[in-house]
Amino acid sequence: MSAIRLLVLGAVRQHGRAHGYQVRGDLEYWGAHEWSNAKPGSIYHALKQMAKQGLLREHETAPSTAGGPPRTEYEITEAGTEEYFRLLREALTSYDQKTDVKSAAIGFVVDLPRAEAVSLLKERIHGIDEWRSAVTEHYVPEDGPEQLGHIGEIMNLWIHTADAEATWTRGLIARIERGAYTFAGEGEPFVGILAEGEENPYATDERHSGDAR
Amino acid sequence: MSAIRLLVLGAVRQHGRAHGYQVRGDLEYWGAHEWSNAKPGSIYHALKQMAKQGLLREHETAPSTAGGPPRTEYEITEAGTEEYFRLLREALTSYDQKTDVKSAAIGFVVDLPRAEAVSLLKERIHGIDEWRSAVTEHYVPEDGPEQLGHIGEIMNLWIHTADAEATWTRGLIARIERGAYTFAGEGEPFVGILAEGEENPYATDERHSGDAR
DNA sequence: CCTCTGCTAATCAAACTTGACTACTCAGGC
DNA sequence: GCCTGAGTAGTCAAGTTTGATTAGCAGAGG
Repeated sequence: MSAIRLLVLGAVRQHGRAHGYQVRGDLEYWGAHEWSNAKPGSIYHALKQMAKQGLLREHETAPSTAGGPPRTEYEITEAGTEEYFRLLREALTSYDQKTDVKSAAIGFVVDLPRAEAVSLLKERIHGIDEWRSAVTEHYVPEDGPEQLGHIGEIMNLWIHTADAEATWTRGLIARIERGAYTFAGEGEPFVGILAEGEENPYATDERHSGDAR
Repeated sequence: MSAIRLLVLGAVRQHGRAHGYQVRGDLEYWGAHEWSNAKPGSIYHALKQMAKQGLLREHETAPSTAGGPPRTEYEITEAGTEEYFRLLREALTSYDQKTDVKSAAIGFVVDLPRAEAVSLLKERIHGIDEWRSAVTEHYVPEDGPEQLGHIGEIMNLWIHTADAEATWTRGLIARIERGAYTFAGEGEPFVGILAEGEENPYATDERHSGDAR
């Protein structure tokens, strides 16, 4: 699974109603074009495709207010919202070492209730552990790792990466449990840029108040 | 860049001459179908495409020895070899957090001379360092990281991942410098599975003798 | 001796991704 | 008044990826 659907659904949902260029700008603001395949072509394709599949509702709109061709606006449907949360939960839960999906999921994690976020992340840890022991047990041949030669370095890399990610995930869980960030149902959601006078988001036991961009 | 071209070129090169099914089997043996897009369709497509581009030479061959449709054999050309080493060097040098390309590159690293491998990996470390400071300096707004809210966690993840990779890369460099594995021009290359009685490949100062699979 | 299963080897349509390109408008300079 | 450059909004062809499907032959079992 690529990250594009999650990103586009999430962006449209945050706006309530958005046209392609808006989504594109949003994702650029996120830096998503650098760490995922959220390039213009893919974004427009995803919008059309998901509209065809009933995840988005299409609104033909006036020939644009400020130059350029007429634009189409999109709105997320019931089915789209379901799909969005399905993708989000899956991205948070499953360990598949795709950086783009993972990053996108973190960007949207606050759309879930705090308790669920924690529990999904714990499931993720569990998945990493399982994957780790599957690799060490199954991929190391009975006769010891020396059978593998330099190929063993690939496994070594995987294990190293998995361990690093587990560590990071544990840290994130701890920060969330200590009250960092604003989750679903906890007041003004955080979108984009915060107002002045906020605490370090990595510090413990704090609260954010956001302002809609 | 996806890993498929590097994988396919490398596999064909190791065989001297190979048909698609053989390449497919090789990559499956590597586990590449699990950590990259080396699925049948992509492999056959890559073979045809690279043949069209002159990186591979196509040989129409007899209707197969053991069932199935007639098969086409491929052989790497001069241009293909150049492209192979270009891809390999690039994959080793540049930090782009694509696990598949990186894994593939490690699998083929011994096709380079030992000294070059070390120097490319050092360049990689350098790239990671640069990327790291670009992120910390450029992506943290002037007014401090608290501006970012939970979005800061994405950066946090990146930094964490980059650090883990730098650590792993330094370890690999150290092992190679201590004499691990058999590199280009150092005798029988390692391919696939080793003969009995070998040392731990992670141990220092040892030598492998391989046997062609 | 006939059918079923599994292996060999590959193809194909549908979906997705990429990078280049189109087309339109407005503000400001000449 | 007209031209240029920057920004807006999106399309398109070429290439890539995916998952399903095709098709031939061998050996096992009935």
